[in-house]
Amino acid sequence: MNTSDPSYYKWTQYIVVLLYNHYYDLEEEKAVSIVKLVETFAEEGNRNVKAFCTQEEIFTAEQWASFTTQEKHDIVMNYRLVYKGSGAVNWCEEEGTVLSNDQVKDGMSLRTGAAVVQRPMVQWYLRITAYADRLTNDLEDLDWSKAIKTSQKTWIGRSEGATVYFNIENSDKNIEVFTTRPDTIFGATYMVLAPEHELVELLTTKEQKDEVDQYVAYVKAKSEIDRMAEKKITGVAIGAYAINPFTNSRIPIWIGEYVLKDYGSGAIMAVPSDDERDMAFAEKFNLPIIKVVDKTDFPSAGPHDKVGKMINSDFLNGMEVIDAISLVCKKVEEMKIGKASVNYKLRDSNFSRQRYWGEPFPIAYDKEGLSYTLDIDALPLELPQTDDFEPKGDGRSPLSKIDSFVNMPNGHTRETDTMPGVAGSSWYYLRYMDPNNKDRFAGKDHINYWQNVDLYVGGAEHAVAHLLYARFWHKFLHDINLVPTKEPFKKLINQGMIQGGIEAIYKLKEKTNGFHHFLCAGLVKAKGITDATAIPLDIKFVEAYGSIGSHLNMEGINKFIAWRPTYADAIFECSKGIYQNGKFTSAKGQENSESELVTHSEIGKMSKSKYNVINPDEVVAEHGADAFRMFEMFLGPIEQSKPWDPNSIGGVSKFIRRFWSLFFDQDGKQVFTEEAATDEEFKILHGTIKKVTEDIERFSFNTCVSAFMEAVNHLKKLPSSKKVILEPLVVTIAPFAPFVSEELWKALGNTGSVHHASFPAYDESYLVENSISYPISINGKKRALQDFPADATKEDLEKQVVGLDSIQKYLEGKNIKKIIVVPKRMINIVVAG
RNA sequence: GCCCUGGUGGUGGAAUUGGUAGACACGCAGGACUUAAAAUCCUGUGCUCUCAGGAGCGUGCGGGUUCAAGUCCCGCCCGGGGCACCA
Repeated sequence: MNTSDPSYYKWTQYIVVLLYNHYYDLEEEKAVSIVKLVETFAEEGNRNVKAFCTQEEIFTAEQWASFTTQEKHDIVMNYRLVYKGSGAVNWCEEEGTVLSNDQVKDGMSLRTGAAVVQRPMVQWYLRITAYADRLTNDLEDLDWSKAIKTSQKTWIGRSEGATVYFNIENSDKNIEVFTTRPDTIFGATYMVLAPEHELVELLTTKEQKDEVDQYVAYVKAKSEIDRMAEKKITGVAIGAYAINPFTNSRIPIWIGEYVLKDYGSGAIMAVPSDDERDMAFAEKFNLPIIKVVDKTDFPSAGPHDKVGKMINSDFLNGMEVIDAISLVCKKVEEMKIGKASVNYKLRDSNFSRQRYWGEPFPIAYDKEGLSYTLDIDALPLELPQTDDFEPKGDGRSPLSKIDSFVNMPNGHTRETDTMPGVAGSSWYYLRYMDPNNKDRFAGKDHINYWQNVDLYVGGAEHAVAHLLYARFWHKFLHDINLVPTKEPFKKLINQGMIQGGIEAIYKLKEKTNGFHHFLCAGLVKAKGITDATAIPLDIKFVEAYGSIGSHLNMEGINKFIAWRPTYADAIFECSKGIYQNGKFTSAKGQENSESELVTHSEIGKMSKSKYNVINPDEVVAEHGADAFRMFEMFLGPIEQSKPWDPNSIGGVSKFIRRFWSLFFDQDGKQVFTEEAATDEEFKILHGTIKKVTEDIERFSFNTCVSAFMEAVNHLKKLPSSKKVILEPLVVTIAPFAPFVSEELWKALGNTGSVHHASFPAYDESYLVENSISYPISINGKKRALQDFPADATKEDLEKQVVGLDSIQKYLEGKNIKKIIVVPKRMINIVVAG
């Protein structure tokens, strides 16, 4: 199955059509058809519609009827689960294209080093925020690691509080704020808007205009990342005043970069007494601070802990914080200046890409430019053939250059954005249930039979992306009765990452004499250069990879240049000299030396973007697929990350050869016999089956492998090997070493596949011990080891143990206070004196 | 800063319910076979001391509970990952 195959993405497009044609109904708490919504609009307007949407204006049925087609289209777009909206993207002018966040670092493209700026762009979005509550609440019932659950929870970031509108002096406008602490409203002594807030321009007074313009320009010039990283306290008053609705006092309105335009309403009521950021701001700009919560009873509580008694707050005085919050919410609603509300950190997700490789949107535009979805019969809408995969340069995708694709016979035009990778990956597990179905994304019977995924193994890097989108899509499909389950993945295991060494070279941010300038890691450190960016490169170019001295020689630099032609004439400087345009100029005292550009090395994930992937094919070619597979399991617990260490794969390789040697000698002669097995042999076999059965259940594959090693070591010590032992052992080992076990299965005379043989059950009766070796401790310190019959009673053991020679010497002159016997485990003698 | 993890020999790791710490492997040392090498096999290998029998210490650090703690409790330290001015 391939998500980029039209027979698959037909159904991805189909689901997108469904998303486009549904909205989220907050009363029914599920997705409902847009057709129903439009009917309601025609009957009674949107007054009674409780939907998750960005439509704010209320209209009546009469108004709806009077709207133009375009107006109706725009209003409905505010409800759709897939909708068109505007947002900022990373724009690289030089490349004429949009870049993803991980292709950008320090405001420049990692591929070409060109500048990247934020630029608004109209794109498609998924209204995932509609499902925020359910995505949070339903985490409860999932058998997922706590780490993933908490990271989804914090990513969604639900917080409860209140929306309050503040009137503005001499203006009919008001400012909407969101606060989790409505109780502290008596302490709200000023307001802060995000510098990008739409009211800033309108409200700024003449006197403040210059200062405000300057500040807004300063903020715009900073990238989002810099703005967050610096955490500087900056801001400027805009000259206007708001009225605190509870104290009726005039409070100044400021703008400041610490208020984010995308969270809440992009404006806050600042309560310096109970928020560190507001406090820091107030102190810096000398704004009034009124203490409103008395926390003397809670000395260890921080400003955000909702404990304490209200003070300086009129009718709230003396109340507990929690009660004050609900009372203020009630009061605010009575006064019609706001309401209790919920906010999320989660944003709707950008669903557009301006790239060739992706599913085309099943969406077209009519002659008026209104969007509509294609009929299911018109799907799949296939990606058109082309040789030109470069983006158009104006920010549009390469598809926009293909007239035959863009222009439809009826004069309509097609959407030219493509979908991101998460589109196809959000539902593929459903297709696995019925991969060849031509009429449906998966047959109803199949889905009802398989339900959802019992065990999903995947990397933790998908914690908040893939795993959240898939849950969202699944819930949507559940809402419209296409899947019976609420969640896609019942149990989740995060396998650790096999890490690799990452090699990078430093590049100065500023060009030198117009040339890109690369520096040796040693020089960067020695000179204390901070104005350089580490650019990851292919580990194949690097000499002494994985060691401290990893570096690029001239050949390596040439390979690097061939790989990144932008840097063909760049300067490569190391302590030995300078390499440029194929010429090496050695530094003073370094004559006859060669370039040795030391690279920056660290351990990190293996990733295409870090160019440090170890090719499994090469490992398989050298050691075989079984050894590779078992080695990965043997490295350690599945959930743990560990660096790729090729040294110990030999141990697993050796084990497989030893296992083989139980069947055939070095000349390929069969060595196993049809003889009956001894109790000892059965004990080894059944002990191994038991251990492996139990360890598979708890996903402890590394200990399974060591159980096999122990079994083989043990069997090798015995004089002969028996078919009756080997046969079940081969089946047990088959999931771990599928190829070798298949061959040995055939060698034992079987005809079918070992992978169809049923997994052996173990027989406890072979595992019964006649005698048990007891460790004997004196005061908790192990002093001796002694065999006792397995059926010895507590009393027998207590009596016998004190008579042992090996124990006697420790007891001389001491009083035995107590003897603790844990049957089949250990004996501890407590003495005193 | 907040959240989640983890810390055990030279190394990767094992110890599932409080009950023999270091299974299994790598590495290292020694030996067998071999003209030699590879491969294979055997022995040893936590640290320190040692009269060679053993003794002491030992699971990041400091306390505690217990006959008994890698495991439970309290307080710290360090590494890895995620989120990060979220009002």
